[in-house]
Amino acid sequence: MNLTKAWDILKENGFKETSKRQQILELFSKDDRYLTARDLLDVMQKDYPSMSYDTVYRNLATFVSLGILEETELSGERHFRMHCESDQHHHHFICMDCGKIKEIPVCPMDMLGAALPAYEIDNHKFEIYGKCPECK
Amino acid sequence: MNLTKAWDILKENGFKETSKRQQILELFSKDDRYLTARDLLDVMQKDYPSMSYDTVYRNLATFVSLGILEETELSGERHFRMHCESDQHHHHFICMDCGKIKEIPVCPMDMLGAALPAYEIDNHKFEIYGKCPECK
DNA sequence: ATGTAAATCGTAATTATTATTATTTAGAAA
DNA sequence: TTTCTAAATAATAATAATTACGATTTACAT
Repeated sequence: MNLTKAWDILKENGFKETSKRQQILELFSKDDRYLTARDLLDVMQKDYPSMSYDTVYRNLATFVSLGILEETELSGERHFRMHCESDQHHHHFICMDCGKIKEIPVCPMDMLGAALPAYEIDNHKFEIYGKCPECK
Repeated sequence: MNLTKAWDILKENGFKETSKRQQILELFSKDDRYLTARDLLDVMQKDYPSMSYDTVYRNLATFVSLGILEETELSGERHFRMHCESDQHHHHFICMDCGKIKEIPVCPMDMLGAALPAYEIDNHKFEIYGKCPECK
């Protein structure tokens, strides 16, 4: 997901092009790892002191709902990162040190297709946690 | 996990047998689904009005660290339930209506054994969410 | 029975998140 | 370009989950 693509999505959905959104998206573009709302706010407020909680949380929610960002829960906190490019369904290895991810093309649901016939399956989560080669 | 087993573990680790622990464990034994700390506190305070936040959260943390309870994050909230009996590693289908679970004996890590040689794998999570036959 | 560390209670503090209101701004329309 | 209006934002307050603290009580070893 690059900036142009993100703005296309925002425009398609009638959202305005604001400097704060630009700043947030630029940060996520440059720094492709999982960040908490607090991480984001701390970094942003260095360069742009007037950035409020409301703006951060509201835009994070907007971006997630539009598929620009993806969200997961790590160590009890919500984390966000740019949604990856690849179209195919996949999962993630997540480095618990630096937050970087590696795509895992395998999906375990493929192997349990009809294993739960009486159940309604709405969603699933498969994540692998550890240390990436750089942090190991 | 039954009450006797839970108490064995607590005793082995030098924890005292208190009435509050008994009350909490009995509730989880009877009601084998995922509950939030708040759910627990609300139910407990009906029968035992003097049950403080501190006691609930402290014991939940203790029980999780000893493997008596297991914990997961559902809809943005921490949930707890009795750790299941079965010794073999497994995963869960979780009903998002009633919180009941179904064991999934398959583990996706089996199929990615050596797929990430340069990475240190510390943990993983695989959960399936939806509605159980009763709630569907 | 007694002593002591652990556990609990009642409450306060902390932290993440959401909500509110006044003000500002992007983008459309005149 | 100027003006208008809904959307976005800032500043702050409110809410909710969780953790922390000091005083008191309790389990259990001696």
